[in-house]
Amino acid sequence: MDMFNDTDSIWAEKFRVHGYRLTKPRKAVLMVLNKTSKHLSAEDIYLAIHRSYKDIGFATIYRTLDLLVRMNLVNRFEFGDGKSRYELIYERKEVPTHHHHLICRKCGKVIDYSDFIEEETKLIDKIECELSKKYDFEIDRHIIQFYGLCDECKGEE
Amino acid sequence: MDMFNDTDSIWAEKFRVHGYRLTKPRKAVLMVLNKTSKHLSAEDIYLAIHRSYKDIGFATIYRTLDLLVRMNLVNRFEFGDGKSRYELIYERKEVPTHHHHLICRKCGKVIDYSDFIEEETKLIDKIECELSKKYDFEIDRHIIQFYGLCDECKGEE
DNA sequence: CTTGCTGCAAAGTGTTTGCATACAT
DNA sequence: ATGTATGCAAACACTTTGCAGCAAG
Repeated sequence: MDMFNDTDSIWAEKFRVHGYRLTKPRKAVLMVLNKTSKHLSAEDIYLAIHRSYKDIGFATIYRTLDLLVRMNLVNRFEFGDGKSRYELIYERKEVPTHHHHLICRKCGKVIDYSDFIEEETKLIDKIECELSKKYDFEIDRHIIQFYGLCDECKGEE
Repeated sequence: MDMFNDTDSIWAEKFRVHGYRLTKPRKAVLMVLNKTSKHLSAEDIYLAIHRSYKDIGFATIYRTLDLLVRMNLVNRFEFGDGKSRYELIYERKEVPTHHHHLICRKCGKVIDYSDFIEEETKLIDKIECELSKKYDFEIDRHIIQFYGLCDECKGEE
């Protein structure tokens, strides 16, 4: 059962370079993240894998996610509900890769947006460049999040 | 012992308007947050208060912080180490209020910066305005965080 | 007075760790 | 072969909750 094809060689290669092993659970985590554009929690991922792979354990999910984050294949987000969320960085999906988040502080709903990314990128690039010089900091990612009330929660305040 | 003066009437007023009581523990939390420009965790705040107020309890700290966040007096941040951090929004301090964060993904160090805030504000305002229309979302705050490696951790990678 | 707030302790929740076993290379 | 990765269960760390007593308005 080879769930991986041509595109996966990117991942396979990354693993080889780092000296890590591309195991069944790790493939499964990548598959799940690759199949969705949602912000999955460790539990979401566990449940998705568990359907077809009963032996998967939570510890492996967490260890794999940490690894993927360290390898810069996955982004970790905190939306304020106590659990971390994960998103693939290099994706094969047809949705825009770079986006940011609108988070409802009442119901926790998260909306992805990728409007204004171009203008934003220009400014962020400049800021990134200057900040890394000023603070001698090697920046490799950024997050922008807007907090507020979504359409449904707005009225009830 | 009245730890509060003229400026505190702003807080007192806010509490009165909402119908909340300005109690000793709540004053203490505000005092601690007001005295520093650091990003304090619930435990930091507990310890600071505990020095002079032995009866303070963790539950109260957490409940107070939740309240202050809901009242928009305090911002809650997650820097990825599992604990929430808190910062006063309306401060009397001499440091710039609006700032963002550089977070070292290795040692967890957090650097505040307030460079480029003007240009940034212009763009963010515009984005905020358009997004709130497009997604029917009432935005009341945003966070921008850069992740990477600080000067000390850069070499070791 | 009255109702909201507090402190305590216990319970929850998400995440991490130790260790023997299994497996990728 | 050999050293890494896994699964399990127990341990952790942070946060939340229930409740009887306390205190702010």
